[in-house]
Amino acid sequence: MARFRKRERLPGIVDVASRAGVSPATVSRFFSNPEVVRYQTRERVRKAVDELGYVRNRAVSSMVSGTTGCVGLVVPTIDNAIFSEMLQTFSSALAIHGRTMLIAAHGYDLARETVLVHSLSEQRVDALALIGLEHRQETLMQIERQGIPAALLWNYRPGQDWPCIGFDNELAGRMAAEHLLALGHRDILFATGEERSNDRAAGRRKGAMDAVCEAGMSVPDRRRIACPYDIHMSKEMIARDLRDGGRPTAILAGNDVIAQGAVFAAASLGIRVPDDISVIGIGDFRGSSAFEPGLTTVRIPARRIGRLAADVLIEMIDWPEADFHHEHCCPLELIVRGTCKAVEPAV
Amino acid sequence: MARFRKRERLPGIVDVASRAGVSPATVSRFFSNPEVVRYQTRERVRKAVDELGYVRNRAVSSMVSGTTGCVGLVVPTIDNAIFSEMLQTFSSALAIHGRTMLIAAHGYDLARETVLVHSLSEQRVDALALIGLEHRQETLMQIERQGIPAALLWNYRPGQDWPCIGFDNELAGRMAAEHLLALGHRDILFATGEERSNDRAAGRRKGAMDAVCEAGMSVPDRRRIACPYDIHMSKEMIARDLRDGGRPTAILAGNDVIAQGAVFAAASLGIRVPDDISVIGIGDFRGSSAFEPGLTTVRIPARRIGRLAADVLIEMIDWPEADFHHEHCCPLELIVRGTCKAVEPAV
DNA sequence: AGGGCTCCTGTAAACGTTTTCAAACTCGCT
DNA sequence: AGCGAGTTTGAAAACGTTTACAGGAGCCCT
Repeated sequence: MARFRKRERLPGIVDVASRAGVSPATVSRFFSNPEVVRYQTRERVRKAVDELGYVRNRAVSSMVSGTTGCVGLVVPTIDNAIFSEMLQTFSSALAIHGRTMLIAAHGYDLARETVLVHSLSEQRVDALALIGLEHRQETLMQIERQGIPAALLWNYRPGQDWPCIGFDNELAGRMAAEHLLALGHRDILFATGEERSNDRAAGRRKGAMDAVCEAGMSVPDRRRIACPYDIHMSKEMIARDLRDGGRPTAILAGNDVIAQGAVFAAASLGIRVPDDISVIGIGDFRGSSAFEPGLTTVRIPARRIGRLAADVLIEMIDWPEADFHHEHCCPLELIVRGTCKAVEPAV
Repeated sequence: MARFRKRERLPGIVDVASRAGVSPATVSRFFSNPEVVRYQTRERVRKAVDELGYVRNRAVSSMVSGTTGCVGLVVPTIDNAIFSEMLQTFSSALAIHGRTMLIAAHGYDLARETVLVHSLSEQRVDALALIGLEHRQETLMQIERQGIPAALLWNYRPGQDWPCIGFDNELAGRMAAEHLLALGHRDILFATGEERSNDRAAGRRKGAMDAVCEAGMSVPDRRRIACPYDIHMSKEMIARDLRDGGRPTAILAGNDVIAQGAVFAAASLGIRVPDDISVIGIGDFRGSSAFEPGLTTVRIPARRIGRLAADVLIEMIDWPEADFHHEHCCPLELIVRGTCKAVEPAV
């Protein structure tokens, strides 16, 4: 089926202009600044546009106006529940302002991130969002040199050089740990995320372990495992550990995916959650509440971050002069459901 | 912190040219066609590019070369496991060919899809992929009129007008149903997806019910519910049905998200899977195998579709003359795990 | 020495918009 | 009729690339 005839020249603004009997300038104004065009003229242009099926060429207009209407977002992965809620909100929020989202994933590889940022620069995105605070020097320099408004998402530390919209990952880890401690758990397995190219995972682990240490305990090495953010692999790793490494009373998971793996790992071994072992996650992803038993977790305000990020970037695009100091630390919330239980007092 | 100085003029190809002591044309060739430039000259240009931090402006080059290096993908949702594997593979496959993915989600609203396609047209994407076979006339005309190479993904029917890369959704439903029938189930609850703006969900339900009818049974209305693709809501709806609607021996879920909801619904009511009730899904999403018990499901070759789609589109971009007839029907596979069990012969 | 290659490079004309500036028009008022 | 203010429009100059074409350099061959 011959769908795509050799692309003939598409109608341009000049074609529309001559058909409507106006100048190209007027057609341009019709799109970018309609109020300034007289009603009658506007109607004539609208008609010509419809008849010709003219579609404005943003790629070109970017050349002279300097803006493409595209905002770039670089994430470690899309193939995962982790960022999907944020992605969706970010994208919708941009759409409201008439912008489109250009997305790229680097697979937790900051070297690859540099390449992606370069490629987004080539596309002349109007703004850029990255996940996490730590990036290669080169990446950040590239962005700065191009003068692209940018923000760092999903993590927060005060006093950053760059605008950042996120939450305190250390605190998230700490909150999870403190909940377990409050329930009387003393032997906790830390199944946190791999920390290479991932400052969020590192922060959460640190926060969690700090809390435990401050409570006067220490964490033996055998109670620390680094899991990939994959439910199947986490399950395997945790199941192996539970089988061979003695039985902790609780598992603190670096995120909900790992936590779900942990619950399944326990189930596969006939260990009951929460009766025999408690599990806490971080994230409160879509679906975590539906779990049976419901997953106790620390909620990350993903949608809020997505919307805020979009707003901040749009603001930075529209008022490039302004010198906002954007730093948003979104609040976390402990969501108590059914996977944690107070440890039985020794009889 | 003053991060973004009022965007000064970025170095252009002319700046690079004069610094390297060559003509702009040569710099352009350095990027698009390096082999044609003499080694020495190439080095001079490379040096100038490095020193100036020049970044090629694809938005502009698209004007004259007619290609932006962006491929658009329009999906119903990103906020969900459904498409994420496909997205990821699609995006990586494009990246290999030096293209970027422009993504937009319409939230299962085909009217909104039209708007998104228009906006992607404005960006002059080199190609476009849509999910499903059914779209508004307007959407398809828009694409055709612009001469944008496009493909329809995730569903397949022979003899389509448009290139399509997907699988037979009816068959998927049928396979699931036949598995349950083979296990002796006669009272099946059909918890399939909402069918508004979703030809995949409709196909699956049809396939499943056809299979049951062909086996000489009928499906009473009370054994059909339409679930949103949300684990929490599916769980609620199915739990309500299980509580009030009598107990079927099996649940056929329209996709794995619903299936997971079904398993949790059962668990919340103390109904054992698979002993008291069988559950089968469609999809085999990431994580379905880790479920406890492992989810029996019909595997959708998501990664294959993603990669294939990228390849097909790139081919269509690169050989616009060629008149391929792209139609890929990817094979499905029944994955038997632990959520289905033969019905006990009546004692 | 001259002709005919090949290989490399430069000139200049696109590409399709936006935007500045000034001109033309409208309208109300004197 | 003439003036001034305000509203609409058009002409033309950008914007930063790519590419068709042509020219020059180097080489081999007669």
